[in-house]
Amino acid sequence: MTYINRLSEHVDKQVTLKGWVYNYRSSGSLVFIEMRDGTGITQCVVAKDDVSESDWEAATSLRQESSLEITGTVKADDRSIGGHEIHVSEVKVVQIAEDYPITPKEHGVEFLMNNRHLWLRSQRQWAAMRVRNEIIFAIHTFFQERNFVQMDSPIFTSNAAEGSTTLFETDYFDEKAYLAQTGQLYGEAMAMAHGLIYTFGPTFRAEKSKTRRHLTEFWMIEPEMAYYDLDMNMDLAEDMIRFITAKVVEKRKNELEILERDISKLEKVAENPFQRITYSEAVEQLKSKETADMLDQMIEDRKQEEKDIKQEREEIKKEHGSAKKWRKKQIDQRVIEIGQRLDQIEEDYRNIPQWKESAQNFEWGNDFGGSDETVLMLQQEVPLMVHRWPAEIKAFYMKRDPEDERLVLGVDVLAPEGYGEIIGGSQREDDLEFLENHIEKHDLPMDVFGWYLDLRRFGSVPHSGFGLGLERTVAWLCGLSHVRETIPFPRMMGRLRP
RNA sequence: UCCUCGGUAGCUCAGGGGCAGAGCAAGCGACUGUUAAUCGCUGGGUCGUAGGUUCAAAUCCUACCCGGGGAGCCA
Repeated sequence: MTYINRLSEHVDKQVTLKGWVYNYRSSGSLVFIEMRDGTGITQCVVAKDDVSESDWEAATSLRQESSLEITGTVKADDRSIGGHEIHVSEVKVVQIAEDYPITPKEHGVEFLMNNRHLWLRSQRQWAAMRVRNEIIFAIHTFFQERNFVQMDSPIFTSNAAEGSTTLFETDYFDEKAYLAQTGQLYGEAMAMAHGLIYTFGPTFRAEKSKTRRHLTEFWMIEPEMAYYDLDMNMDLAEDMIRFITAKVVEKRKNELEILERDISKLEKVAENPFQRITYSEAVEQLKSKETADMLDQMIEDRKQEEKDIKQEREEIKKEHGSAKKWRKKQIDQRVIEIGQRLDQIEEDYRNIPQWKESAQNFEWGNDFGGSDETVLMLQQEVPLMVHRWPAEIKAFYMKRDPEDERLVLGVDVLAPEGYGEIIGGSQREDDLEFLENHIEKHDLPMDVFGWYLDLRRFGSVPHSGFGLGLERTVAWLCGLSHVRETIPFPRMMGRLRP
């Protein structure tokens, strides 16, 4: 058996492929089978004269997603996807598929999500899962090469780590238990045993969020490092993101092309240092005249674009009456695209003034909203690291900035192109008394943090760590508009099946 | 929880008081180079659910259910 991604090693030789029918066309005494086998897609050509009568019957009985084995000769052919095609000599049907619901046509999100178990076979989904795998492998490679030890934190926990988010509650032998929203506190304990560790596992948030950036179950990577301060933490986060970006570009070009990802944007990330600004500098930037002018300019740009595409639409509509059938289809498609873009522009007209207002009136001490993040990232081509945040809006375990009591040594990493926060991290508070006071101040139950405070009783050291959201990273690197396409079976509000 | 848009054939959608429609998919047929193939024919409907207004409701009104996008929260 040969795999499709190895066909170039078998040109002009006979091979046997095992897989599924991705698409099917017939033309009298020719049958064209686009066959997929998990490694790729290739076109198989069955000519009536080249196969036995029973094989010809088998070939003409095929339907989308039928499973089959094909034997034939590999020919280099530029007309065919992948640059090769198979001239078939034998066709063996494994199973004739029933009516396959996902046709090579457009479908709505709800329908595709209901058929997620089948949707995973489609090209773009296939490519995204391969990139996800590459990212996972790159993360392990990055940490393992630096002598980090991978460790698993518990999924059942007795408390909310930060107290703020809503958690999934379960019954744990008549005791309340919660699905972990982070493994961080446990990671700190393990770092005190091994120095450098990282966790890689699922986390759960019961927030009723319905946005393109949220799942109720998602995978998080949380390194924790003894004797690391905030700067070392930021260096590590930056090195890691640039490393995985470089690996994905190097090893998954084909998949990125299927996803129509602009690879040059990823190359910039891999090659350039990230900008680091403090929270206070970010606030100044938001309130600046430059930002206001930039947003005004955006409105002007939208107006011009609106004029241009409306004119284009008028022109192609005129052409429609006398156009050939294929051109009519093309025009219909373009008209739909223009309509969607105009809707987006309408939304921008409503949003941009609000963004401007939010940015101009931003008050030091507040957390950034979604629009503030968007505005901050408008002119960024690589991730932006925002550090030294007001203590009020951050978790109790973050270490105070010795140079400014109002601040904690936390850092958020924002991805470009509107993907938002992909990393949140900090240097951790290592003083026992300070932590005890803050647990009290945050109204958190002291008894469940007893073991955590022990870490400050027995050889407390400066240490730092961060959490990377895997799905947001996959969405960003793949250029996907929604995290639901970055994980095989997304769990989100109202979605438990399949 | 709130704001906003939507639910019509298997799928994507049009129809917005007066006969339930199109394209694709499915079935049958034609075609020796197709690329979402093309061409001809055929079958296919609880117009999200319940109630109301009307001579007449997919269309108007009310409530509810489901979904998309967003706010809050965050990775």
